[in-house]
Amino acid sequence: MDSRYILEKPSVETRVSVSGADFICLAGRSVLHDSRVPSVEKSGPLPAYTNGPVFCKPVMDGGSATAGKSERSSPKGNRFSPGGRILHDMGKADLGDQKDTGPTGVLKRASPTHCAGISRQLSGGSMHLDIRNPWKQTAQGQNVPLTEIQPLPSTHIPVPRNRKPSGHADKEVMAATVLTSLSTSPLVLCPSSAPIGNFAVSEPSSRAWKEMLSASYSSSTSGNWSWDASDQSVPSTPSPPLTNDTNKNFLLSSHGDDVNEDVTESGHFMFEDPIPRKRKNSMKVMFKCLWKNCEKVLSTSSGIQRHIRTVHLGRNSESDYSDGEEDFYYSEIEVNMDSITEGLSSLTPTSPTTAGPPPVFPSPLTDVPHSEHINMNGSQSHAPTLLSQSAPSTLCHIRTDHAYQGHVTHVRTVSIGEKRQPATSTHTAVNKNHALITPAAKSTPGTRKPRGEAKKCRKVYGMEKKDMWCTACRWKKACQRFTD
DNA sequence: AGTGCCGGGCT
DNA sequence: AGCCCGGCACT
Repeated sequence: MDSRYILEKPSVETRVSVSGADFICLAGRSVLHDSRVPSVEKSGPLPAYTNGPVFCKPVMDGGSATAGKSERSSPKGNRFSPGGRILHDMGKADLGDQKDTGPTGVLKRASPTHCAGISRQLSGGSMHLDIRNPWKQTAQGQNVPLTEIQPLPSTHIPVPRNRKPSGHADKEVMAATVLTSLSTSPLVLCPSSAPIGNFAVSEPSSRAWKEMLSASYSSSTSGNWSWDASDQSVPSTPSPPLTNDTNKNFLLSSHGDDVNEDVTESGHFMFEDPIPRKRKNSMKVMFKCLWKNCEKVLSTSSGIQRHIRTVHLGRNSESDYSDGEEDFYYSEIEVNMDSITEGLSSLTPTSPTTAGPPPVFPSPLTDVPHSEHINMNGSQSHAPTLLSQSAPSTLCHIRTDHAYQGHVTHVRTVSIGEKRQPATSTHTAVNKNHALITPAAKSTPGTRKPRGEAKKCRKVYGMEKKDMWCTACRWKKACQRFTD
């Protein structure tokens, strides 16, 4: 098949052969701006970035590129059924002998939902959030704005009854995650320049995949750090990092086992690849719930699936059973950790070298006034982007309010107008750093940091409600609740 | 004048 | 470490 760049061919359909099943990836025309985006089939490493949405649709082995069309015009008119049905059917047909086919999740990863998130964008320093789900279309093939799509009741979504539940699904998810990660880290993939289409059946590669998958899977069973725009909560986060290392710290310190998963993943890649590298732009794949009015974003697919399963589908949260239906309700998004970090770094003026993540991420993910640091491509205007919506007036962060009290951490959810603070432990460290830095600043009089514009506790609560002030304000220290 | 918070002292 | 406050910078 043609391995030209998408730019050269508006409707590039890239067939990826995995375990005997073919996947056709369609590159959206609207995003055909980056000639750096090679088709997946191109021999050699996967593209580090696929600029713009890449729509993937699974087709049966031997199926034609037009399969998608016929699928979409499914007489059932279920806008989800085409891709999903085919996908699942394929899963049954082709995944019968999973031990030989390698990571079955790879196949699943190629599901439309996932592929939608493969899109990446290289806009400098900007966070890319592409929550487009190409499969959310009407039976007539018309695109429908996500916001207009009412998630169908689970009972309306045809799901193969004999799907293998729980663990298996998670494996698939993990495999999908790995695939996504690989697509992000080109060098990690096929160091031997094995054609993508063959790597699934290549013995060494297959084994490596299995190992990675098993390890990744075993390390990610629960605890997904997340922030949920819908409930206005944001994970508590450590101080913002300035370096990638700090980014990692950010993740580690703020996301517990989720972090482990992330670390595990990257760790595998690190081991697999002798050449140290960092993800360009420090892009991190997140999973966004597409359920209407739900902006839940999780770091792992299993997490988002669990979220959807328990919150939206009303299934038993205790059960890991998954019929894959959740796949339809979330998509991947790319989060530029660097951007987040940048935004976060400004969170704590006195901690220029502290660590933190996203959100990013995170945690250090967001600082309300600094949301502009994170540009979400694709939804420039509204769209509750991860961070852009964290306006002071609507912000609700989990934070520690008494950093000055050291270990006496007291986490609480703060409402309206309160900014998220870094985790207490980290923050304490920050203060220490600040203490160390202060003397130097002292030597240069006149460098006193400008007063922040944010209202502080005094202004917000007034003297009469001094008991509501943050500890720092009460002690006439730099306000920790309304940071600049 | 009001506010933010550094620096330092006290417990 | 927690707490408090004088005093300065800034608005």
